[in-house]
Amino acid sequence: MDKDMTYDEYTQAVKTCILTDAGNCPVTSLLLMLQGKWKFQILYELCIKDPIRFGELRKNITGITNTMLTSSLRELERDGLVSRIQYNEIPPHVEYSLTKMGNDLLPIFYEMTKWGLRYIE
Amino acid sequence: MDKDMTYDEYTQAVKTCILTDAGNCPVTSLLLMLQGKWKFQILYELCIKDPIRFGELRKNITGITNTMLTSSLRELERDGLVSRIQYNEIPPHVEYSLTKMGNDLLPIFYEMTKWGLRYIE
DNA sequence: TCAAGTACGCAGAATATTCTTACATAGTAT
DNA sequence: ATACTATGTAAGAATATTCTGCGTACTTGA
Repeated sequence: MDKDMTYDEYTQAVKTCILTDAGNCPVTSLLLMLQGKWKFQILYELCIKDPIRFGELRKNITGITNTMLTSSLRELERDGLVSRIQYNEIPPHVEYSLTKMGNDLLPIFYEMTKWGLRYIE
Repeated sequence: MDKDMTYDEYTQAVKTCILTDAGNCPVTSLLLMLQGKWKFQILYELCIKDPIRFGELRKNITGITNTMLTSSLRELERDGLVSRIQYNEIPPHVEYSLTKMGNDLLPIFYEMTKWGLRYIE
């Protein structure tokens, strides 16, 4: 069904769903959550390996600093996309994973990937 | 077909398509294009009315200034999402519309809307 | 005893983004 | 002459984001 939607139908669906009032627009809210230099890369790493540890994320995402990784993860956690489990073993460590909400972003990323492969480069 | 994809299949599709190399990742490139306080609102107005004039955009998007509207439109144009046609009549005016590339973002916005309606508020 | 690993936190500097305010242009109406 | 319209530009201030470098607390292994 989704597959067969025309652009007019998409336009109609988006128009009727989205509230122009910026504060309550679901798309704007989501874009805000994904804003920031490292957010998507973190979510991507979580798609590849879930759960994943702090140190592994830092190793895989070249260029990110402790500070930015910590604060990005905090924001993703606050927004409900990522969950954090702390293990008070020896040595202590922390595992991050996608919540249901975070996992449900996959269809969006999939559409973005299709678009990107078509138009980028 | 898309409709029946499982999350595992989505994950697989995203994993195999996206290049980890940040510079070439299509999703990262797209997210960069949509970054900025006003980008999505401008695209939204263009979904509702296409073509649309500069002054009308400014009127509909509460709070935006000339400077930000101009620079956002310039960036959207540079990125190939929006096109600009100047009419040298009296008084002169300018019309903006979505390019094919910009229009093809609709399925993404549609998925974002579905996600947003499910999880925001 | 000492370095190394884990998972951070913090303060200040640097950089990027956005906002404010004023001005430009060109014809038309008053 | 002056104001008005539409579509911008420019310069500097304010704000937000990111980076740099250092510190913490704990434990293991050499």
